[in-house]
Amino acid sequence: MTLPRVRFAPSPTGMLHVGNARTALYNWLFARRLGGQFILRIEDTDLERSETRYEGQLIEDLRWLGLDWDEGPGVLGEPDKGVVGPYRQSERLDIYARHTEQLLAEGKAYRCFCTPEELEAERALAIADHLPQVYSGHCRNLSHAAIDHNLVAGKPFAVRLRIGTDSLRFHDIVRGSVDFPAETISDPILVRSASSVSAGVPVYNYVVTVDDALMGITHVIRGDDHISNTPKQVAIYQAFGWPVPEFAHLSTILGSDRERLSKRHGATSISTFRQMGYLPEALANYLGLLGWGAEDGKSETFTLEQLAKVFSLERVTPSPAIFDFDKLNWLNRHYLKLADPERIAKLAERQFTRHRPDIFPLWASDELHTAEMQVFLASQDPPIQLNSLSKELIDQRKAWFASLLALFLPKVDHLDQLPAKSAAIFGFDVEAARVEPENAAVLAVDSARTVLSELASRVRAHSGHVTPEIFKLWLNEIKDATGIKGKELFHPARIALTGFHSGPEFEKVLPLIEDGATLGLGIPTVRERIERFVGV
RNA sequence: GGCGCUAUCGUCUAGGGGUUAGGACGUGAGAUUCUCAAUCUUAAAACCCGGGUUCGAUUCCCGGUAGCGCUACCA
Repeated sequence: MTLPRVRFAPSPTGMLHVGNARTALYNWLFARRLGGQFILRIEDTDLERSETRYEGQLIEDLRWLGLDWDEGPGVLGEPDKGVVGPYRQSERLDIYARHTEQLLAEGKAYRCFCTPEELEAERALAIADHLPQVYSGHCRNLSHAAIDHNLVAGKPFAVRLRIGTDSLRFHDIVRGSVDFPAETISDPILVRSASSVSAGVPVYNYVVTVDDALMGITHVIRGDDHISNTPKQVAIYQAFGWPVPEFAHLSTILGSDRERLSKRHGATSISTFRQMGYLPEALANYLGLLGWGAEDGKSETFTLEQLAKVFSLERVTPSPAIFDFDKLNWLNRHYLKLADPERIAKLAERQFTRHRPDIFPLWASDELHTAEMQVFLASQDPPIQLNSLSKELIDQRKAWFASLLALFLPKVDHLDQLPAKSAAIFGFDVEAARVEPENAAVLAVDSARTVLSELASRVRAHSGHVTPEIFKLWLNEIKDATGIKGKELFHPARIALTGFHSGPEFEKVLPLIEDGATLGLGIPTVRERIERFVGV
């Protein structure tokens, strides 16, 4: 048996969407599982909508997800890999033209001189009669004389495939046998007429078939919006006498309202998830699970490598799936825990730099030297300089940042939530803290007032630095002196210290604040916080 | 209008002619902690409807309904 060859064939008309990313992933997994080849082909025949900049983005997104391909366009400047190229449809126009000539010469295709108006009228009639919309076959058997006459007269024509009268059936790995009655399909257009904007450009259903056949694709794995196109494509394979591949149509990904997943449901493009601080392994795992289940019915966490060992198209679900952000978040938290802390630190630093450019960067890590980041830093007002710090200070800041992450990472679904979640350290805002309803409720209690005034008098009486040890000592003294303990003691104290009534333990937060304050990050000290809050 | 695809907890799914219909996310409760997060324990939660086949259907068949897709000289 020959090894399978599959392809992912996106059109570069926008960002890579999670639905397409899943299609790419399943193609890749199928090929890797069976030791076959995975090919990337760019479908840019829609010249009006295609943009080359999207091709680069596409390639970047696929690589970020962890996918690679054996044939197709390479990274910038690299030539295409593979020998059945070119891998951009816009570079294959002569190939299609040659095949059209062949079909015409063999009488398997013919010129159709019908005008759009005539066809529209036919269609209207069919709908009125509750009949399938099919082409009447008006130009199917024109005499040579009539054809020549039209040609000489310069009448524009499209090229249509002459198909048989049998019903068309194909096998789908996900859905079984799918068939279409003969009377519902008619001679499809292969090449657009000169009267259309894209004169002489072959249509999608035609080029995709020619490409798949010439590239030796054995399994066509794609979205289920192509099911209805498949019979036309099968007819084209048959006209050329090419072997018909296996098909596998993947169901649509829907939003929570069961509508097709779109921007209004939240993030949908791979690059957006990346920016939000999702890990590629989490997204790949989630997409792998969306429409596919492991054989044991239980396993859920897979690396790409693990998935590539167990994936099979037979276990792909045919029904549409709703994209569940909660489950993605769970997987992301899972991988955040497993990931190398240094890697997470770099990613987290980028998020802080984006959201808190007043404080970050803490150090000039390699991550911040990307072109994208440079543009961002330079665009800030005032522009941010990547300062050259002493190695000692950099190491101290790195260690401090690591302990910050240890404290706040368990609280986030994705990395871009980190700046907001760690506001206890970076965002000490007395007014906001007082006004926040739950805080206000805590502070309104008499015992809370007592705690704050006790704290205030101790700060006044103490002239030096308020170390974590001293602060904890104070809390104990206040407890002993007033009998206030538990949350009545801790909550007001925490508000005064961090602006939040709940959060990590004092044992962890206090050193973080004090150490951070000494690293030149503009973080107020324990003393400054209390003074500001109680108005000393 | 025509044609096609789909239908198990709220969601992703396992299963399959007789099962306590399994797992996960989410949700509720409890443990832990001053609190939040994390963690652990635990609970509630599903076979779209109607016929048929069968001793027996959630499972097989037919129909309905609903959702989605295609219905272009878009991709």
